[in-house]
Amino acid sequence: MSGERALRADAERNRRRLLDAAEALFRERGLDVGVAEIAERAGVGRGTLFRNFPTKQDLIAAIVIERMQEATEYTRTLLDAPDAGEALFGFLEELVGRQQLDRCLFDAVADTFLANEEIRAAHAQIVAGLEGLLTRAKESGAVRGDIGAMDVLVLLKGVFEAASAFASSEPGMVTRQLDLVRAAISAHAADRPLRGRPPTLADIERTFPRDEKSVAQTG
Amino acid sequence: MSGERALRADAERNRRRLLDAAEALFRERGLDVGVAEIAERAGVGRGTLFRNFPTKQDLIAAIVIERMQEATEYTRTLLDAPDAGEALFGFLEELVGRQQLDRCLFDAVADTFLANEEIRAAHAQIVAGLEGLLTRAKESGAVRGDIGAMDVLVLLKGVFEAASAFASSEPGMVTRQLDLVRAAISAHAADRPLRGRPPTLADIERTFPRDEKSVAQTG
Amino acid sequence: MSGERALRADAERNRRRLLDAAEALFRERGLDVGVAEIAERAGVGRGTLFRNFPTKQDLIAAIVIERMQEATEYTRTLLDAPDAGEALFGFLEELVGRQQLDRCLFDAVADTFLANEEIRAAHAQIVAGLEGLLTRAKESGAVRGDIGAMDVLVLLKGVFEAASAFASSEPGMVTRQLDLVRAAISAHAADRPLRGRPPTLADIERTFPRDEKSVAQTG
Amino acid sequence: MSGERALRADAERNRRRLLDAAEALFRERGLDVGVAEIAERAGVGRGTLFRNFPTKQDLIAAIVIERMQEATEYTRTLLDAPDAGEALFGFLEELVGRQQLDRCLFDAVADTFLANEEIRAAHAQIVAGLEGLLTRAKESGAVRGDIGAMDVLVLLKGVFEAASAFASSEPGMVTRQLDLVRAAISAHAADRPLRGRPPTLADIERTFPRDEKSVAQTG
DNA sequence: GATGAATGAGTATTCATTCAT
DNA sequence: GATGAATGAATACTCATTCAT
Repeated sequence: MSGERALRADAERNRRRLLDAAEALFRERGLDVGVAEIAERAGVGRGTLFRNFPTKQDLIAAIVIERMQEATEYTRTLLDAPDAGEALFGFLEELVGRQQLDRCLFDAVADTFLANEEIRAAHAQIVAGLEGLLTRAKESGAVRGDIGAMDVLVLLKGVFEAASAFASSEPGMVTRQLDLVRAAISAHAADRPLRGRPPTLADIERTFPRDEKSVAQTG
Repeated sequence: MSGERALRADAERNRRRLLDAAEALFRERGLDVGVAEIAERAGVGRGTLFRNFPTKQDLIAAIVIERMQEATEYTRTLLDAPDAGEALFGFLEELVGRQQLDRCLFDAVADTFLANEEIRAAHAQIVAGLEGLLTRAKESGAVRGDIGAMDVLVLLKGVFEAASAFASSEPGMVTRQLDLVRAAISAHAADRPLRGRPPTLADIERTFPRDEKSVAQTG
Repeated sequence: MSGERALRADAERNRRRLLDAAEALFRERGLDVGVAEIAERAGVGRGTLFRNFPTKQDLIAAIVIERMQEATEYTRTLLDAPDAGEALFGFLEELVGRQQLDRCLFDAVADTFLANEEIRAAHAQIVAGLEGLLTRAKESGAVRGDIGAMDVLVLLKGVFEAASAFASSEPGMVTRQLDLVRAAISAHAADRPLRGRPPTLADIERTFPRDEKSVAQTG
Repeated sequence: MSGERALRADAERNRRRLLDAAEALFRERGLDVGVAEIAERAGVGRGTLFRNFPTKQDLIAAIVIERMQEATEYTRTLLDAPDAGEALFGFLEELVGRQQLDRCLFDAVADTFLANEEIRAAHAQIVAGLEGLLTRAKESGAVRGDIGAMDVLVLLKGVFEAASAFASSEPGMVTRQLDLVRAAISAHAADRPLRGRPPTLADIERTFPRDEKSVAQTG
């Protein structure tokens, strides 16, 4: 038993190293970095990567899911915050501050979305969490009423995508972009209503239709 | 002589076909489409593609520059518009409407920026053009004063990045995102000033330092 | 046009070289030889192999089909032979003498059969050709009546499989095995009839069911 | 001591399980099944497999040798049979009936022959046993005199190789092939003598020359 | 002794680029 | 000038074997 735990510890350490190495390299140079380099950076053999993540896509998905789950958990800690508006804006800042959701990972979501039921689930949770923050912020009058969680997420995704390239050399730019997001969704911006209706999670999921395999594996 | 001109015309036609084929394919399936397919779609041999664009990157750069120049020209036609605010917002809508600047081309800019002096030049022009529209819009009171052209460009890039995935399945989302951009930069959003100072073109260019080769080729 | 023919000639030469190199290596060391070595032996680049045969299986199939077609053609030249029995036995000797059908290629047939409609067709033709020789040999009284083409083919396959290993070191063994085949199917061996009924082509094809893809491709 | 014996029993059980699992998998899907799956099917760890059989080839060789020894023992039980001809033919039928020697194992022999002195020994024994049956069958007038044990073995190998593919879907084919073998070696087929001389065990062994390692290990 | 995690050489295939025709 | 055949470096993945626990 202790033997099993010891072994597990080693394996877990390698898994962690692989996730960290991959995330760092993806962030630095995009999703095209080779698995060989990831394994090298993690200090493990190529086969170990494969043992932990049978496919490069699985590795990417694992990272994305981790980041999403962290974001979801963070929304939970904010549900009881006294100022609902600040909770929402703080959430967005935090995401940026931690650089938890960077460009290439968002790309990955698009690529992997349809093939991975786990990502759909993690995504649905993060949407639900944001929805909670948003509802309270609307009630408190901090945020315009005609906006949905998907609106914010897409806007956020855009900011990250656009700003991530400058994150290291021009950190101030990210802050300004966040301020712009805040201005966009603030209540006092509502004098000019948004066209259309807030997109729903279903709208997004419809864009990435499930494929047979994925459904078969999961359901 | 007429023979030479005829040849030139032929060559020009091939160049045009290649640019069109490449742009269409890039838009449809991303920058990973192979040169073979591009040449085939253009109806020319692979060698011809290479003769016109010594590198795939050169082909991408050529497309990006064309799109940028069109955008720059469009800014010129709007400088005399009666309503400076509407001119600016109309410019943004137009860019989206024409889908002239889609996600993968923005990606391309990031990848190619440092290696291509022509792109830097085209980029500087588009920034200058937007600056012009922006200045007039600020003077007319439509747009907040603490915002710069780069702020808008990054925001815009974000909208494109985020929305491009949904452009076909959820066209309404793009419209809403544009409305959010408008809300963000409108004058009445200025009661909460943006942190930091507007990033300049120099800030952006510093992010992608010139490399020796590029300088050597151009200068 | 002459240019096209010249190019074709080069390409054809490479295709020939690849087929020859592959066949030689397969014969020497089995189907597990790497494509890299095949390309090297053929004196072409790895990509050229791929251009001609998009898949290793395609290369194998091409060789198998060539050998089969040669065998089929040979049956045609023997249909007018004066002595039907000698025509049949001569056919078998010839196959062996030319070493046209060796162990690994028979293996290949089994592996590739279900995925390749062309092989099925070539196989059907060779069966038909042998059937012709066999019918005449039966009528002439040289061969027992209770035997079918598939019986002979399976027997032959066995001889090749078994003897191929010794083909170079013990060529006499192949000859003896052929004599044993002759003894087995000769008319005077018929005093003890074979159990069961002659297997038909359909029996064999039922063993390797067509798969959807293959059917779809061929129509 | 009893502890040591208990361990031995455990080890023996694992060895047995591995041999059985490997044989079953080899029979089902050929020699390319991975050691991982073999270990799993045997219910032991991968390291245990390796402890028992330092090499995959060693595992294969062990199976082949077992099968060969069983066949050798079977020849011994038949030496006293009243009808020498039926004893010989019964031996062949029995081999087929038990499916003891299937295609992939014969392949293995060829691959492993030169590297394994034990296989050479087991092979020599089976040849000797068959030689015994054959001699008696010749004396009894059931079998032609110009045939040797190697002739029969090669013929048999061929039948197995050829028929094994159809063993499940067309069991009758194997029976017919056996009948053909019987016809080939029966005395009444001897009116047309075989060319050449019966190959000897030495002929076969010369085909697979000992290599240095094997000699060093054994002698 | 047993385990299964780690290893890394090896595989088929892809694709931007070159070059003979 | 145009063509498309040839190239070979690069990639994700496999699997027999080793070794820490």
